Parts: sequence; structure tokens; C-alpha cells
Amino acid sequence: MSRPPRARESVLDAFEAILVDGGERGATLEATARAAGVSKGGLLYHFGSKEALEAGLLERLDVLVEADIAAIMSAEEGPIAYFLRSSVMQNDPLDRAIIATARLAQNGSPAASAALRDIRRRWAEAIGPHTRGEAALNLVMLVSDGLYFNNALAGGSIPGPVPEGADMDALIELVEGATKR
Amino acid sequence: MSRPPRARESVLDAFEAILVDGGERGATLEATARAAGVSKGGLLYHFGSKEALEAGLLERLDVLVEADIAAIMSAEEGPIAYFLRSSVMQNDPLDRAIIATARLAQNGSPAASAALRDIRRRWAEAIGPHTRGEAALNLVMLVSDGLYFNNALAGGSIPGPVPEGADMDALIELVEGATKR
DNA sequence: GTCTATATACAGATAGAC
DNA sequence: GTCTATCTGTATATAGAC
Repeated sequence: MSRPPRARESVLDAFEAILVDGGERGATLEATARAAGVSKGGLLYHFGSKEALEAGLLERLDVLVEADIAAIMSAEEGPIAYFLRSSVMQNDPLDRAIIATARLAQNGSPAASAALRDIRRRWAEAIGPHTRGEAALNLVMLVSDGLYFNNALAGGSIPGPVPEGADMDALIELVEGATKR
Repeated sequence: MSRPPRARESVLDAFEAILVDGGERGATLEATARAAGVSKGGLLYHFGSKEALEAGLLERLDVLVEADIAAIMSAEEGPIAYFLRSSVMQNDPLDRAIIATARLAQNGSPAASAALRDIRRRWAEAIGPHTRGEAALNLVMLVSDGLYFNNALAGGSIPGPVPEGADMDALIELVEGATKR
């Protein structure tokens, strides 16, 4: 668990930012290196290939998810409300990592697709015990997926049609009423 | 409304198929032309640029959505059930066009993003009158978004965590119970 | 209307200097 | 550890033959 080199993290930050803001097409090694303030050669010292760079992002994602699962299980307002609310925190490090990974997944990366399926499975395992049954769990998971989808399409810039404030409270109340054990 | 040239439609079919199956990265002019059985030059006669090709896809999408809205409004089992059920028909022409458009949107195409927002607005307008209020409409829309998100990630090949058969019936019952006017 | 050939730009990756 | 220079492949787009 030795702290990773600062330059390595900068490269990962830059890669993630380009993926979130502009999509996979623009997330080239050169563009990533430039945004991170290193040269292409410097980037390739830390990540030996494009694939290694993507793997670095998935590793970062995994760590963040681990912490998120713990937060869901111990949330004061209850797991379902916390889970839905945290599905729409547009500049949370976890949300950025998820959206970046979704961009990779939608461009044919099997590793990224597998990572997203795994996250969803872990969330479902954490939420499941607090719902009334399979259909209720499906409902909660799909609302969360929907929130992520809208976030991913908004891209962090355009305000999407995602409910905020009192609208979000009303949505949570409705979902909990239909699903909470 | 003169019927479009057959070659033009083949090119559009091929472009859509590559986007759905492999993502935006692989949907090059050359790959599209090859899959459509024409040369790159032939493709560029019908669509003068990559942008024109994308615009062609969005036009096709618009026509399909128009028909879908009509089907939602006149559905026998009711608009909400029909809407949710049709959110998961993986090989429907409309669903393929939507997923292809989502790939473009997630790779920085403002036109594709705008098209998806417009579709969502039209759906919400059609569904809204049949729900109990704003939160209920949000719930239905987000479940639909979630189903599309999972379809998009599955990419048509891997079976995703989307409910089928009796599970889908149970989900619809639950959503309608919480939202139907 | 559809083709081949080509111009120009940029992708990922390697070699080797510092 | 980080750089520059370069190899090789492939992208979009244009020109012009058929």
C-alpha cells in the first residue's frame, strides 16, 4: 500500500477527466499526457500501454466502490435513500470514475463492462436485505441506473433532467414506500 | 417522402450495427462502408462527411420515435406498462437507433445528446398525464432510463441484469402501484 | 452513382538520450 | 523518471477515373 507516485495519479486524473468531459475518442495517450503535464514518453513509463492505463482507472474505481459500500451500509438516513442520493453526486470522485468507466465500456472494453457489472452486483448485495423482495430490489437498482445514465449523458456540463432538492426527496419517499422492508 | 436509395439505408444500417456492437471507436467510415458492402467513396457520395452520416442516423431515430409515441398513447395494457416493456426490447429498430445514438452522445456529439434529451421530453409528455404527479413521473422515467442503460452496457450480446418474463411483470406491477393515476 | 488512389493528420508504441 | 524522435498503422477527406 505504498503511496503511488504523484505523476501517476495526475495521469489517471487527466485520463478520467477527458473521458468524462469528451468521451473515449478524445482520450488519447497524447491528450492525456498533455492534460497531466507530462510527455507521452513520461506517461508510458507509468502505464506501459493504453490497456494498462485503463486498468489503472478500474483499480482506482474498485477502491472507491469499496468505501461506498461501507458508507451505504452505515448511512444514517437508511441504505436506500443514501444509495439513491449518492447516485447523482455529479462531481464525486466515485461518480466520475464510474462515468469514465462507462465510456470505456460503451466503446468495447470488456474489462470496463465487467467492472460495472461487478459494482452493480455489490450494490445489489448491500441493498437487497433492505428491500421487500426481488421486484423491489430491481426497482431501486433501476432508478439508480437511470440516475447514472442521465448523469453520463449530461457529461457533467449540461444540467440534465435529474431531480434535485425537494424533487429528489419526493422521489426517494415514493421509492421507499414501494420497496422498503 | 420519396423512398431513399437502398444503398443509403444499407450504410445507415451498418453504421448503427457497428455503433451498437462495438462502440464509436470502431465506427469508422471505412468499417461502415465495408459492412454495408460499398466502398468508402460510395459511402461519401451518400453522406458527404462523418457528421452527415451521424445526422442521417438522428433523422432515422426521429421517425421511429414518432411512431413509438403513437404506440404508447394507444397501448392496450396502458401507457406505463407498454412504455417500460418497450424499454427493453433489445433488437427493436427503435432501441438499436437509441443505443447507437447514446454511443455518439457519450463520445461528445452535441447533436446526439440533444436528440436523446428531446426523446426523453416527448416520452415524459406522453406518460405524464397517466401518473399521479411529478415524483411519480420521475420514477417511471428513471426506471425506463435504467433499463436502457443496462441494455446499452450489455451491448446486445451479454445478457444483462434486466428483468425478464415474470420478473418484468412484477416490476411493472410495483411501478404502476406507486405511480399510476 | 460507385470506384481507386492519394493527401494529410494523428493514433499507439518503441528506442534511446538525458 | 522523464524526455524527444521516430516507426507503423489507420483515420477523415479529396481528386478524378469509370
